[in-house]
Amino acid sequence: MPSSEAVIRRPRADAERNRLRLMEAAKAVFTERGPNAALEEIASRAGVGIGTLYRHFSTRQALLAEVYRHAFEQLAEAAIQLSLALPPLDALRAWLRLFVDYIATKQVVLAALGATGNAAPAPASGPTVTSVMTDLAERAAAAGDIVLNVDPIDLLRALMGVANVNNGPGWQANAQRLIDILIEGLRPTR
Amino acid sequence: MPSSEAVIRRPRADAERNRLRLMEAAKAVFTERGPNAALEEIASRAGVGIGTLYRHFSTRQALLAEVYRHAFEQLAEAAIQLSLALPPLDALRAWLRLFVDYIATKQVVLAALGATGNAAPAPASGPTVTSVMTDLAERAAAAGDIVLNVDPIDLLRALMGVANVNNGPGWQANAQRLIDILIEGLRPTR
DNA sequence: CTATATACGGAGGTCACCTCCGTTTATCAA
DNA sequence: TTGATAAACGGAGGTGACCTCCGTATATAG
Repeated sequence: MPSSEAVIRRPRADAERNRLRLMEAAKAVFTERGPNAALEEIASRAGVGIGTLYRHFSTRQALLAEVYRHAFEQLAEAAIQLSLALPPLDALRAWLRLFVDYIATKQVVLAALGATGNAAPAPASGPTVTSVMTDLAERAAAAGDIVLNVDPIDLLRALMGVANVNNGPGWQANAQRLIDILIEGLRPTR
Repeated sequence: MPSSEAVIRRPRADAERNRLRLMEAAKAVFTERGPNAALEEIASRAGVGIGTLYRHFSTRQALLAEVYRHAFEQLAEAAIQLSLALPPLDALRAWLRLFVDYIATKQVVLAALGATGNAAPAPASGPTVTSVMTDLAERAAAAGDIVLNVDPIDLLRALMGVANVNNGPGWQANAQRLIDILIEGLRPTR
């Protein structure tokens, strides 16, 4: 007989397989068609019914978050490496450059970032883009390199603002320049 | 008989009336429901058919642009006044503050700004938000107060980035702070 | 008053979203 | 192996928004 606690079975093999297929299909379709791609196209390209898609990912956001979680985690990883290798201010600057490169290749992320309100879907555990950015900024502040009188995340938002829509070539260079302007603007007055 | 040139009649009175009604309804509905409000609600609130809406404004963008044109023009006006009354850098800073206030009350504009690629729908004639911002920035640069090594419009984009989505209270204060950071960051190194 | 260019309206085709539930299937215990 | 059963599937179909098309209505000019 079943114990008073719900019996835990490991998920069915087909379920797991379909989840993977969906994520692959989603990645391809989002890249091709942008973050508003039709979910039904994703489902059919994955070879499953639309119902299955919704069972696994109850909202578009949830799907986007899963698809880009790896990328987010890499970005967070990089921050740790940079922190170890460089002085605080340089680490911050270098990471912001990565961030811009990142949104350059995955514009889709903007949607994921935007709608959650948080700067990233929280991975099961471990650092988020938000926490990493905050950390880098606070280190630089502690070192006396900058004065932190804004929410660090707003700096990311500013960069995303420049990336957003501005599809004209050169937006990326402009965003990179903005990094330096922002950092210069945060310098303590001497 | 008709001349070889098309005969120009002034628009029918009902057409003009409906256009006005549509714009009023649109303003109300956009304010209430955001920039993705159903166009059919706008039409019905204006007491006209959906076909009439589309005849007057062929896209959502066109409608948004018309509805907010007055506001844009005021913003452009203000720039002129500030230019006359204040030294270049102060004028720039003051105008950016207005810009933030502006997107605070009319978040809807973000959509209008975004999708056109330009920072504003061009009024029939006269200055646009883009031209005004560029002008203010160039004056400040000419006075030697700032070094202009980005597209001035990108500064607006950065501010919009902070405004965007960030509905948590306090975003407006953060955006105002960002203005100072940006300006400080543009200062010539001395 | 009439002719006609102009404007109106909304029915209906299209498309995407999302839910619901009858059917299928993987898993487990016997 | 073989049921029994929980888990998962799939897609039909309701909903809502977009936008076009064209038969009908009407303001205007002469």
